[in-house]
Amino acid sequence: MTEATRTSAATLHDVAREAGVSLATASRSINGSTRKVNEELRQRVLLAADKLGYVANQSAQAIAKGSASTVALVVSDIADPYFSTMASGVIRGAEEARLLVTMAMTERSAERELELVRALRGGRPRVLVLTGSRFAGTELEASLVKELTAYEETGGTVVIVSQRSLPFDTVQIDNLAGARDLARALVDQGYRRFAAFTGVSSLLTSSDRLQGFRDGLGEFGLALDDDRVYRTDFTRDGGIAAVDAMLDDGIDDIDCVFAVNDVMAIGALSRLRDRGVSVPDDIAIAGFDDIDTARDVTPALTTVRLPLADVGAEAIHLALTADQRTSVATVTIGGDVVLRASTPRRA
Amino acid sequence: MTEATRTSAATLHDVAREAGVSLATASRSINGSTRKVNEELRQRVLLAADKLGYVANQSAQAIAKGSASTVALVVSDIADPYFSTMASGVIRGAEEARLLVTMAMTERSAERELELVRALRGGRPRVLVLTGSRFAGTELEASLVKELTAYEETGGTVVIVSQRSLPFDTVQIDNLAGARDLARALVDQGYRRFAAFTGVSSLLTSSDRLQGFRDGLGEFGLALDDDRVYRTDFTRDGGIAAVDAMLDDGIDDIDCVFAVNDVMAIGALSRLRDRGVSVPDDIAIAGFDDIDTARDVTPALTTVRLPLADVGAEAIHLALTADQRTSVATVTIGGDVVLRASTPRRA
DNA sequence: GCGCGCTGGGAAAACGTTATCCAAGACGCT
DNA sequence: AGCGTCTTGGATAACGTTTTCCCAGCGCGC
Repeated sequence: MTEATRTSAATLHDVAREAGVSLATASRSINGSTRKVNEELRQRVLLAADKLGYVANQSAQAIAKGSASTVALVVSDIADPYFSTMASGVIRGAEEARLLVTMAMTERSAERELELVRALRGGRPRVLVLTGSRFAGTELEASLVKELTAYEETGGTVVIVSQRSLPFDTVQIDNLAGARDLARALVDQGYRRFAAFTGVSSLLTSSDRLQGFRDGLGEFGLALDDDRVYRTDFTRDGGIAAVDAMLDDGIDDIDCVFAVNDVMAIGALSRLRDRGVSVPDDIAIAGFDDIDTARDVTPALTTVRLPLADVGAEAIHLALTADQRTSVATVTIGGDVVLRASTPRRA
Repeated sequence: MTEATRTSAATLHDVAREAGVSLATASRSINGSTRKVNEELRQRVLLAADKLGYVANQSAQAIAKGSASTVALVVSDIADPYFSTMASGVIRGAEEARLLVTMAMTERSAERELELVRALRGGRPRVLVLTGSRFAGTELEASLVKELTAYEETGGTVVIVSQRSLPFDTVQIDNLAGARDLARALVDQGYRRFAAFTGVSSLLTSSDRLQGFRDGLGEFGLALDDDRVYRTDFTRDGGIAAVDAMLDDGIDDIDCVFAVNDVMAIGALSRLRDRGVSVPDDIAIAGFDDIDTARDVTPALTTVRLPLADVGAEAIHLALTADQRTSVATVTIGGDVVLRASTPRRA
């Protein structure tokens, strides 16, 4: 841009020369090290750096040190509040450890996820956080695990959010318990006949929540009819599609819908209104996650509150304490049922 | 994790040795170059790379090439849908150019913004995208501009989103026209007496929208009383605080509120409901941005639709075509008024 | 049959750091 | 005085790539 002189950035060399010291001393002064350096020299170096507008080249540092001061983060879709809230926690956590975050989006494709892990590996990040993984049980699982294992063998730490039984550090969201508690609460509110909106089965988040919900109903001798489980996308549009499918089947025998996440629930809410079905008079609805929007829609959405930002921060914390352990760790984070107007007590 | 053998990652050297060729040939085969390489050798190299699970070290490439294949993105808060939607566009745009995105959050602090730009500069990114900047008119402006200029002199490209009159490429959101159009539309709907919720004045996005709104009202001989401009945070909580302040003043002389962005409007909506004020019966409300949630709240929010993901993608596109120009460029993206139930036609 | 341009492989020099040595001086002890 | 032992600055060798040379082989025109 502009036809300005394209000089190259000041290097540590320049700083050292300017300050009249050696490269080593300059490096030690600026980045600190175990070695002490004479205070006067140090000041000279700092001054020179400031004067030249020197900023250390992170790539060079990374290559000299063997790994970058970086966290790689994989999300399905950063525009989805579930991931953006989690990402904000990851970024905050990384920042505390003076790590920068590089982010990639899978757009909800397992193939893409594999590609991205490979690509991100190239950055030699200290930590690799995987969220929204959807390879479980697919034929890609082996390749992904191989890739991740190879990465860890080179000194990095993998943290997976909400995907159990993989030999990596895991921040487990207690989807089973959360959904079970929600089912209990809904039954307690007087609901008996349920439908569910869910995503593809390779998404453990989705299938776990469904399972937990079934477990909860089971405690009361209730069941979720397979015909009443609508399997669509894990998105707002998925919720819309599910409503359409459900209305085709009729809702006379349904008094409450469980959508496995809030964005689906909110899409459903909107679609139900458009199609003239009143929530909660004609049918109640509950979601999962407690994204910000959940309390802003009308009726406000009953859901399971998840501290998503904390989940992100915890992922980083877990990774950064990995070297103090000898085996993988799992942190489980639970959610709390939040009853709101979308599921009032039933007469 | 696990006490596995911590080997170091396969290097190009290893690949070359495995394939029985020189380093140069291996590099040329894998990364392509202007030079041709014998097809058989090339296959050997590719095979070896695959066998060893080789992934090029990006830091090494960056340092050899002089700059990283990276886009640095600064946002105020990734959990805010305004930024997360824009970020998704940036990531998508970057991806098309095979660039990875590293992201940092200012948490809405101008000081932090300056620090982050410095830090990000260290990564020698090809492009530096600044969104949500709030240094305009502050004493930090000069330092920031200096930093950015220095960055561009080393070959990078700065793109600023929605901050005019700075000597860098800019994706301008036409906040003035959008707000003016909104004002016209609201007057056309029958509203006459307005209040506004806005952010701090160093946020141009905020002050421009207010100004545009004023301009629009002016065309009808209407004005926005200074006492009725509530200056709070650019967030959901800001909207809540503004409602409280406004209600203290009374709303008998107000028939419509303009919140300079949707998240404030939605916070306000929620607070108004809590305080027993009916929207739109007692007071109408309009926002700006058209974030996803705007259509999901009740009443659905009148707003100005901005193609935020496109804005992000355009920022990258602009940066990547910078070398074909000799001077800075500005792309202006406009918004369309979307009338919804929060501002019905007034009797 | 001989120079000459072209092709494509390999050696080696960057790139900007950090870390490992080495040397020289200061200091304490006998 | 002689001799270890610290301390601290400076050379220099990594780190993993790309890229610039150099050079050998080969086809080709005269």
